[in-house]
Amino acid sequence: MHRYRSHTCGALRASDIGAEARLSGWCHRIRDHGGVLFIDLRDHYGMTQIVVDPDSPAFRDAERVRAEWVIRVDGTVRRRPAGTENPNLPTGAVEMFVTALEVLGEAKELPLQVFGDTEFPEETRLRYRFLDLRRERLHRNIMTRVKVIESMRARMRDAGFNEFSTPILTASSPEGARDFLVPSRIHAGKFYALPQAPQQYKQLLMMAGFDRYFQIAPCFRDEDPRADRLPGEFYQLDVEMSFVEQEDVFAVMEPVIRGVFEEFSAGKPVTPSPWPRIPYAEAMAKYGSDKPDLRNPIVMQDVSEHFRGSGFKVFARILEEARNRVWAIPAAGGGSRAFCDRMNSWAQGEGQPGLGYLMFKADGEAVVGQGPIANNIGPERVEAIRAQLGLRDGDAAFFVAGDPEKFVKFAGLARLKIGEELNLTDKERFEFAWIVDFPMFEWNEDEKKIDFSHNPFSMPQGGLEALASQDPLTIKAFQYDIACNGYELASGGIRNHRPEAMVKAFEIAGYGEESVVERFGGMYRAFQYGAPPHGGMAAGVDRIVMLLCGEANLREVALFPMSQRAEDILMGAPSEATPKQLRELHLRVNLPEK
RNA sequence: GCGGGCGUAGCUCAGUCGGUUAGAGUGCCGGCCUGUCACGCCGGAGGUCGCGGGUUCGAGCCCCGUCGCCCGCGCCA
Repeated sequence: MHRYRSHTCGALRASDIGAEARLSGWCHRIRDHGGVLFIDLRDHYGMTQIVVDPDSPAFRDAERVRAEWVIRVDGTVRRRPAGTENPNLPTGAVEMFVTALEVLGEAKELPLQVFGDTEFPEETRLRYRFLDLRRERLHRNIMTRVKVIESMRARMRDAGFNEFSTPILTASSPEGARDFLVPSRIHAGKFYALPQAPQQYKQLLMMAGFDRYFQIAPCFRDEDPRADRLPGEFYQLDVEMSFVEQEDVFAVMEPVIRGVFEEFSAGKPVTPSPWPRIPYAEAMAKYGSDKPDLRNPIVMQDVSEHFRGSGFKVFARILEEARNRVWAIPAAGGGSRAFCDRMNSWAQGEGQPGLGYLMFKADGEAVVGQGPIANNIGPERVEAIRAQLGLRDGDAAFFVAGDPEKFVKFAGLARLKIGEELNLTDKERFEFAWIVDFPMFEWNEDEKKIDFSHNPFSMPQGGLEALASQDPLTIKAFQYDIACNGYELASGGIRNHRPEAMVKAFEIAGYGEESVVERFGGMYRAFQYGAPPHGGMAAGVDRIVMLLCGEANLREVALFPMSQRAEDILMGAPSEATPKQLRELHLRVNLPEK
């Protein structure tokens, strides 16, 4: 017989009754009745109830064991007495009567219980991550992650893609997030950087003629985390392909992402293909976000004209400024004083002056407006707004006014809040859309200059000609995202493979050709020697798994995540370097004064 | 960097208006218990109330500072 086990703890069934078996695992739960003693023995595969009584030679040993000890037991598989079967366990028809028990690993008193679903503080969970990972929920999440990644790989391979590994030690890139730097021993004073993404490498693979690349790629960014942004490192399903236009990328990636979600969504509906294509400008106008949560049915509308020159002086005055607007957030079922007041004080809590509103009530045949704004603008304008928004008795509309660029973020937040509060948002589904036509450039108010708004390597729509002739701030890029339930799940673009266009684009953003050569020398050189048109995208693996596991925090789907302050509490990273290490790296530590 | 929340037994938490010896559940230890599966019953141990300072006759509670964890903002092409 095998030294440790003949079966796993999830294997035994009624068909094994009478067999001699050997199991190894953790003592999940122990119930000592004095005369008879039950241990739920757990491993990765499941749980089996083992029984010891005073007739067993193992009885004395069994009385010693405690929660989370690792033991090996030998015994006979037998049918549980009638009425004591456990239908909640796959092994619940049987139990093992133990004749020998060996302790393989004792456990101290636990800082974190494996059994049950008590909540534990994040710090304890991270310090004892190996215990937390034994717990059912995290263990299950991690296995879902493993399977999701397997499924992604299989789907990409089936679509004709090859997985390549790209370097982890690479050059610092000037654009984008802060890099993690690795000092060079051989080159005094010089540094490698960990890749924020394999962006340049995957484009180089296209120039190298490999055509269809993908990778479950580790990415490193030294930025502060959020619940949906892991500190330090995360994974992307990174994809690039040659001789393609935007639609070709969509045609490949939509089935992959949709397929993964359908496979792991546990029955929650997934947007069927084709997914909606929403231009960036439309997403901002309707949803106040470039990653709209489309489970929320609220669509905002511009109602500026109804307030222009009206008796509601606050808005009328705002609208005298040409770029200013008034947007309406329709709120079906929100037409109660209590709700509108609550939203108003919520808005104030968000640092806003307030949130104007109209309530609609039936008055005989007609539906009339109520509230301070209704009194100020008069029944005709109220009716025009009601008709435009299609609202009815018992509904409300909220208004945000000012420069859309400044209020759009708050408007989007208010839309989400209203949808949430009024229960309009159906949580039990995955709503996808492609967000397309991102602007190529944006105005940087602080530095009074034009910046790239997303990826500087994206192809501007209209190409070199548009760059040469058009107002840069009106140029769109072949740049797109996948939005799902309010998260940005993927981002990509058709790349700018024309060196002239690339130089021109950088020139608009204030960088000369020398600086392109200096910053992106390798890629710029590659563009000179026959660059194929190409494009691709990258999907956030961690976020996808988080959504599929129904979690609201990425740490619930990562094996050994770092804390908010980017520390690995379990391993003790980061840590100080020894003087010898520093010497070899030609470094001297210069700590900030305290 | 900024704002908010939290910090009391191994763990989850309660702790009144500032007042005597800081409690409960769970876990742990001991005893009893032959069909439990969140087993049950009895008993016991276990506390730098995050840390430092202050106010007060008296501080877990009030004030100031500080540290840690989390959430958000900035940041993240």
